[in-house]
Amino acid sequence: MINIQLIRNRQNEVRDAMRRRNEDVPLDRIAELDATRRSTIVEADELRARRNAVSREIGRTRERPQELIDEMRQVSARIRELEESIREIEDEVNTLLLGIPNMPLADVPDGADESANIVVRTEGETRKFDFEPLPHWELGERLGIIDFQRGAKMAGSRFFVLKGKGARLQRALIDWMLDTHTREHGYTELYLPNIVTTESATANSNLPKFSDTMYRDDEDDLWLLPTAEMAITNMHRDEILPPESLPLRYVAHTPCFRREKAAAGRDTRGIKRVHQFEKVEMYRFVEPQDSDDALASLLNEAETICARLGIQYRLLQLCTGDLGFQSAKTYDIEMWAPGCDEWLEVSSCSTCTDFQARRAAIRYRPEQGARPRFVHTLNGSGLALPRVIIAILENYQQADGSVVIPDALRQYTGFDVIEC
RNA sequence: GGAGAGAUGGCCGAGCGGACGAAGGCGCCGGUCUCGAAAACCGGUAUGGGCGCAAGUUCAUCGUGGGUUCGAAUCCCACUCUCUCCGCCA
Repeated sequence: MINIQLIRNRQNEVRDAMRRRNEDVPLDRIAELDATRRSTIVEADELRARRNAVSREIGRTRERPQELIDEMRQVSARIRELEESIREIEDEVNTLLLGIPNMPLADVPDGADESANIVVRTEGETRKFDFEPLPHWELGERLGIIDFQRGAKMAGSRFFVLKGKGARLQRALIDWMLDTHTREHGYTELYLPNIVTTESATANSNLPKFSDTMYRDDEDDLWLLPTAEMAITNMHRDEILPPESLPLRYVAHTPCFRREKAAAGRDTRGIKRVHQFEKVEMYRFVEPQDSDDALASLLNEAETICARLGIQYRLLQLCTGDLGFQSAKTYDIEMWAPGCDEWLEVSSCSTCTDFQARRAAIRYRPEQGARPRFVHTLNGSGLALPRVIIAILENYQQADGSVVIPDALRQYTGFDVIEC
């Protein structure tokens, strides 16, 4: 959530930031409501102060002056009215505020959509083949490790089954990534609820705006995670973290569920865009002055995984128009997939500044006795599984259709090659 | 799913409807004492909103939301969560 004081005091900056994002937001309406809210509060507070004083006085003396009691009855009724209208105003302000995305940081390039994203650099060599490399859906079916038909039979389109060494490869990747982040990068592993409350989803910013992208349980009003981020943000919701407790680093493997309605008809083949996939997610809670460095090192940790797999990847900085709702700055990592002949997004690393912290009321105390401040939150995939599997299959395929397992993974898979 | 108990400040814990957020204890911070430390003693120690340049002032908050009342942590209703026992169960 954006700080309403920015709208109150630096509205032009906000307006400018929203223009860069291509967002049309009702700043005037919010400012107007905010002013009304404040003057109503003044009136209500004055009446309450009077009521408190009179009631105290009535309590002190033993008399029960009827005129005063009658007057206070009126005052209380008026206070109730004012409270009601304050509540209505705050509801509306809140609704509007919840629909405003985060402000992009100054160094985020302007641009209307993904075509304006910037390729920061490309790492590793493009693998050369002396045969025509196959797309993973063909490799997967031939090798008997990906079963699209039966996935669809069970759950409909965009679901799949991994079988045998395919399933094992996925499990190996998850273990290896978690081990790397916990042992080498200082993260604490979490096992999380995969379904969370409306409140949690709102704190992360998935609600109210993106309800149609998620699966939900109507009966209990719960939402399936589209990403572990949605749960982890709530680890410290409504908390004031004591001095010295930051930074906090968490990593978790969870399934991710996405309805992908907006992408209907796109990427229908293979496992690039599916309704359920596994992901290892890194997350940090940091002090505001540390968030830039934290983003850089988060990115570095995600890159480490790519590099050790020996697969060519590139780093993209997202332009303002392509930023996620809660993000102030985002880098994507894409792996090259020679079979389907495209770059695949395997990670997205973002700083959300104090945007989620404000929604979730996550604060920290800089030092003993100091006033609480909002933390900064950052998240990054490390990495998203099915696309890494695609990249491995397509990059490590051989002329005979078999697939070699990257060195880094072999002690986790227990085999060196997947063959027919 | 059934029966019962409970939810108060960082923690423990008290609170006949009127003693400003709330006794007391612990913890924490500052001070006195000491060569230093401990003990002892003294003082301080919530969060958010409004107004104010500020000092400050005012309002709200005792699980959440309503209600009764001049006045509610205290009474009433609903909900949520926790704990205990029973049942079921990976």
